[in-house]
Amino acid sequence: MANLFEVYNILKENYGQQGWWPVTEKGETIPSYKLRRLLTEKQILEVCIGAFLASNTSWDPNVVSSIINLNKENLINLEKLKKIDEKQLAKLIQSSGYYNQKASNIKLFVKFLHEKPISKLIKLETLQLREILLALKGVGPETADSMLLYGFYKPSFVIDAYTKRIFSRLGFFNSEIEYSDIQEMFHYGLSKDVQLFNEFHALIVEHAKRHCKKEPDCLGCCLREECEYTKRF
DNA sequence: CGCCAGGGCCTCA
DNA sequence: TGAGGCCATGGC
Repeated sequence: MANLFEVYNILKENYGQQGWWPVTEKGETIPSYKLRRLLTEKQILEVCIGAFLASNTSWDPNVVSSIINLNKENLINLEKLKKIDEKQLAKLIQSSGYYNQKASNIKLFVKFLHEKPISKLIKLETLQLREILLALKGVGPETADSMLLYGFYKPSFVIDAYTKRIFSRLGFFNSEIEYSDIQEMFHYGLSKDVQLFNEFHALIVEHAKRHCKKEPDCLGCCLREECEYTKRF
């Protein structure tokens, strides 16, 4: 069986650079690898809001449409988010689903940022910041890690249903494994490199969508040779 | 029409 | 701590 880095290289060879996280500025999306600097506070805020919106929801078009709505109203802004009525916010993010919960969670998040501004949060150690984010309503491990990695540029590997599916099929672990155990495996198996974590997770999502679906489409899968699951076919 | 998507919270045992 | 119900949209 291949090791993690070999899997990464195979995926990268096949799908190319992904350039997550899309940060929309005036309706455009900017691949983060082109920025070559830390995100601005506004961009970090947008990534965090996107992380709330993305939970159990299709990024495209559900979340994208919501973020465009927010940008149109110049709502990626703490003061404006603080002022906007929760019901109004819910309407703007309706396309993301669970909009009442998400609007409430985002409002609480904005309130939280008023006490602990992004400029201070970004200076914290990864694990310390992770604990703080996890204490927020609506922020579970995946959402926290998405914010850490794609917003704050902290090396915290994002584990999602796709990661669990792909790597259990490859034979790295069985599908009952916990989030923290999977993450530990990635943290020990790879160098703690933000750009590597960023690309790897994005490649995992791409691969899951193209081939490693719930009902796997193994024809043309670049990991066919490495995969235990494929052998059943 | 049912299933799925870049989950997480709450409740109950 | 684990299972189950709930939140809700849009694409296929």
